[in-house]
Amino acid sequence: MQELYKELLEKYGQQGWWPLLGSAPEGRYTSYHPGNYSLPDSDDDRLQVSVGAILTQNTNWLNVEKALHNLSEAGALSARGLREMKLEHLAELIRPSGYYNQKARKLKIFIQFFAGLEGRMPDREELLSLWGIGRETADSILLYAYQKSIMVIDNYTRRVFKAAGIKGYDLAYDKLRQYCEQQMPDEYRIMQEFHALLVKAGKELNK
DNA sequence: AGCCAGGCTACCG
DNA sequence: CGGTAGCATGGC
Repeated sequence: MQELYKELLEKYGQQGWWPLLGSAPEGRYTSYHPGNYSLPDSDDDRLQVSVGAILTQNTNWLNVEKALHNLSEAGALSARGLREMKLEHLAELIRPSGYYNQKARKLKIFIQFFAGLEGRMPDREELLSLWGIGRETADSILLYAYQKSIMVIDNYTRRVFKAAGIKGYDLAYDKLRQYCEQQMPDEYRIMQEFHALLVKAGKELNK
């Protein structure tokens, strides 16, 4: 598995996940920051990553960018702004990301939880207890918003593992996650890069 | 012009 | 436990 990581890194280079709003290169709302593992470095940016993780559930990132942009313009990408936004208005803003009624509800539930954290890192079980936060979303939040070394398993992960001949690609989520964490160094920078590379590679693989 | 996207919940057997 | 319908938009 470390071999696969090295190959992907050589082939594609550092990915600079998780994308954040701001100083967008041509035509995009979010930008990447390859080689900079110190982000996010503010509470609002941790919130932004978490919101993005919820919005991207089974959804193309380009659609998520539009929704994030709308939220930002409406001042709803801060804990306070998001909390004060009416549910119906929120749903309208995130419409481009699809499943907007469900996701608006998920964001409302999440923001209440987030405010209660007062800056500390949530634990996995807390996240999983929230309606709308499943395993992949919880792990994405922990890995990319809080720099916790944990493997995120998604469809691309399984797809690339399968193509690379890595046994266990079809294990249950937590089994595969633990297997990966056991194979890889316990280092959030590598976990972030590996997952981002798997997505990159997975996109070039036909289903 | 379909097919698909950085899933989750509810419910079934 | 594993399997599946429903949720919804926009890009390609």
